[in-house]
Amino acid sequence: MTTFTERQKEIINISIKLISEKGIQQLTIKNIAKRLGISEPAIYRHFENKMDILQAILSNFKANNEATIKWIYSIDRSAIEQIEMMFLKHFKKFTENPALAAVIFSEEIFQNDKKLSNQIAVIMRLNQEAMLSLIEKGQVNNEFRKDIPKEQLSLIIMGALRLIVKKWKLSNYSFDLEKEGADLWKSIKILIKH
Amino acid sequence: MTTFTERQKEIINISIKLISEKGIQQLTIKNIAKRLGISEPAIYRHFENKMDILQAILSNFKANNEATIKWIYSIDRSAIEQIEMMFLKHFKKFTENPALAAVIFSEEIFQNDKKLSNQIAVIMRLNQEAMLSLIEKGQVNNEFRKDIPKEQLSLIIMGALRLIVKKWKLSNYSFDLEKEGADLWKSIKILIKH
DNA sequence: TATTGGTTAGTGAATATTAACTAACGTGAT
DNA sequence: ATCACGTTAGTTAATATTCACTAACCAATA
Repeated sequence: MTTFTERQKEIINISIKLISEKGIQQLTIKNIAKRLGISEPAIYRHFENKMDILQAILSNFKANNEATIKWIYSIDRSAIEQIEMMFLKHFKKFTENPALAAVIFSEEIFQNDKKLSNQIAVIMRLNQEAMLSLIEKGQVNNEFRKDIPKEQLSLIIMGALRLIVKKWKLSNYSFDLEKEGADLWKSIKILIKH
Repeated sequence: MTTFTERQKEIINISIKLISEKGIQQLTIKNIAKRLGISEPAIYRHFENKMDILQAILSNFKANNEATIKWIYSIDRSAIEQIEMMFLKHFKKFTENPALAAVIFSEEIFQNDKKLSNQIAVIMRLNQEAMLSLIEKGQVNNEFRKDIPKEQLSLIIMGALRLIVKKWKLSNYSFDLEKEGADLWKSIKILIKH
């Protein structure tokens, strides 16, 4: 697990913000430097090249993700409560850092480069597997209905999560994601419960 | 409603393909020209500038979308059958033109410019409204369960549709979208039926 | 005194776009 | 039938701008 200096973290966060605000096309060394109030070459004191910054964004995502998954597994609760915690934690994280919401579900941003898109694929697979195992647990425990395959339940749950976050972003964060997200989760719970 | 010349349609389709394959960053006049086997300046015989090409992609989407919505409304069937038709039509369209799938749900691509992102917002709203009115009809008719607000049902249905398409794309179109999509719809139907 | 993190001033390559020109074609008047 | 004239769709060459990145230098600090 890579650790980053304070400056590197600043660069990563500003990069995420830039992508979130204006898209990947506006993520330039110039714009990062301008936001930080330093010169362009100064950026290269902290990252070897631009690709390294994108890599850092992704490895940050990944570490964060893995930590969340581990934390959820570590808690001895019913599957339904575990998924709920995952949901709410996501909404909380996005509310604290809205820019994250715009980037984390936009896999296309990293399509440009093989290395990056492979990392995206890994992150997605980890999430998918975690969700599938939680759903399976729920089905075995008789918490969840069993007439629908876990793959499809996962698609439905994750799809709704993603879409509400995207709408929140497209609405310029104009509603309370934590509240609306919690309501959405209540409805999903009704649908998937046994 | 704008109509396009053959050459313009070629440019639009190639642009969609380029975005789909390599992301918006590789959508350059040079790349479009290369694919078409003509010179870069020749592109400007058909579109005033690059932005106009992106506009054309969106107005194409929009026209297509509106046509689909009208077609669905025109058919005198139950709400559930209408949504089903919408679902299946989407999957069919994407199977015929996979590149479309990569662009149509990637609103971030058009984030760069105010005009484009406004158009995206309009398209999303139209779709949303159509879906909501179909769901409302279904709830009034007692086809759908009424214990979940239509806004959330819409989120769940559209979210699942979007996510399966995205997965299909990220998997390099490696499964049969029409088949998997139809299966997914069957499951959703079970969940939302009264 | 060596390292860290910044600066200014540059590089070459890529970008969208424009300028100037041309070949091929269609049409209406002679 | 032929010529004059305009249009369409292309070309090559050049433009200004932006891009990621580098070299050389400087000041504070450990």
